[in-house]
Order: sequence, then structure tokens, then C-alpha cells
Amino acid sequence: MSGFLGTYHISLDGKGRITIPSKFRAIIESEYDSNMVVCVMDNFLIAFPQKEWAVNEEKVSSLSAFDTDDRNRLRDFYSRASECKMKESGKILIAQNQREIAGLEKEVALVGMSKTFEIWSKDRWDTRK
Amino acid sequence: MSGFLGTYHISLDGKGRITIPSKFRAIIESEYDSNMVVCVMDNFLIAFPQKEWAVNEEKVSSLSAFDTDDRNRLRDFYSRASECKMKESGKILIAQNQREIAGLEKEVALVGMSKTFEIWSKDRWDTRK
DNA sequence: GTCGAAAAGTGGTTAAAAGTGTTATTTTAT
DNA sequence: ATAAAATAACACTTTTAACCACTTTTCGAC
Repeated sequence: MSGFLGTYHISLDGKGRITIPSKFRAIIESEYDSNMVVCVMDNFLIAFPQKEWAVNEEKVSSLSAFDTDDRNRLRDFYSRASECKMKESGKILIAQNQREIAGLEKEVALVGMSKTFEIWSKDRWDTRK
Repeated sequence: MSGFLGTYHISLDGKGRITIPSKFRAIIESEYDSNMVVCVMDNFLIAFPQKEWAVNEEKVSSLSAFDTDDRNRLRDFYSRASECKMKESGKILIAQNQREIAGLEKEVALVGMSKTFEIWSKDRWDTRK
């Protein structure tokens, strides 16, 4: 498998959920389990299969727990992350505060980034530079 | 085998699929498996057998997922790629957003590039400089 | 505490759209 | 003229979006 690739334009339902496109879903089901971590990055969200989140966490673990700048960076990173499960139905619920931060309303773009994928509001995606 | 060579003028069917010319098909079947990755390059598309794509990916894998510039570069690369399988029938479906970006309508030119081949709209192929 | 109402979250159904497979017909090359 | 390849047409399957009904959680009033 070549990982998460491509851009999908999908919609948030009334309760703030998205249905994962079937290609992404197939990857999650075959390569990972249904546990995901979603975190905030600037303007948009990043969805990690839990296994990839762990790899990533590895990389930030070199930061010092006592250095103020590092600690601030870590706090930004962790405090706005959230664990979520992809359900049987292939849906995942995006936490409300994350929807707000990422400006998600109705139309959403999912963007494959190989080991992870990004979640953008359509507006921000279309106007990014 | 000498790889993908030559130019073929073929057509997109009503559902956005192309039938791979039998010479290309023979190469894919003998040298590779049926998994392909198609990505966007400027005005046209590039089709990679998955094995060749992996070589390519190798080259971008050193970029950091946390550096904004690197991440933007990765996003350009991945967001416009898509995995697809050449079916038994020798057809592959070109993703809708790729058809749009590459301006594919009815008539399409496939252009061999040895390890990969390119997919052009006839108009753009004829008028390229 | 516990009751009830509101909000948040979950699961399933449906119709429309997108994607797939097959066969038959047309075109091309020899 | 024949065989192989390419195209067109059609039926079928899968995926998606939009609803709706149900469950769980939260939270204030008592």
C-alpha cells in the first residue's frame, strides 16, 4: 500500500462527523486499527492512526520537560489533540473545539499525506497559498 | 523489456476510465503488479507502477513533517496523487480531480517515459511547446 | 444525591452518484 | 480476410450524503 494519497471533498454531518472515504478506510482497516489521534496544526487538523502517532511522539520526546519554550510547544501540541475511534460505519466524530479551531463547517477536504491525512475546511483549502 | 515507449491516442469512457494499450499492459503484467499511482505534474499526469513510485517516495521521505515548508512540499506531492489498480479488463479509473486538473475530456494521449508514462489531454499534448 | 431536559454522540436506512465488469460492435494492422 | 485491439453501451455494485430515531452524557433544579 502506498498510504493515504489524494484529496477528497466530503461533508460534515449535522453532528460533526465525517465518513472516511473508502480508500482511506481500507488502509486503516488493513494496516492499522480503528484508533486514531487528531491534532491541531496551524489552520487545519492532522489525523494519525494511533501507531503513527506513537512514532511521532517519539520525535517530540527529545524536547525537555523543563525548558519553558519546549514545554509551551508540547502543551500546544498535546492540549489540542484528541483521541477518537473510527466506527464500524466508517465515521469519525471531530471534537467540537477542533472543528472550531479548524473552521470546519459543512464542506471539508481530506488530504492524504502518506502516513497521516489532513482535515481542512474547504474555504481554507481552496485559498491556501 | 525496454519500458514504456511511444505515444498512444486513446479515449476516456463515460465513467472516466482509460484502457491501457496492450503494449503497456504487457509491461505492467510482466514487470510489475497491477497497482499504480497516478500523480499530477503541471499540466498532465504521470502514471507510476507502484514499485517505481516507491523509489520516488524515497526521495521525499527525508523531509520533515513538522517543518512548514517541507510539509507544504509534501502536501503538493501527496495531495494530488492517487492510487489505482489496473483491472483485469486493462482499464484504470482516473480520479475525478485529476481529470479536472489535467483537462482530460474525451481524447487522451499516453506517452511512454520508460519507467513511467504520462497522461495528457489531446489538446494540451498537441499544443505543448 | 436523583430527576428530567437538553445537548452530544451513535447507528441504521435510503436514494443518488460514482465506480466496475461484461459483452458486443467498430477499428486497426497484418 | 482475419485476428487483435480499442471503443461503446449497458447492467450491476459500491460508496456517499442526508435523514431520522435512538442512546448516552451533561448539568441545573430540587
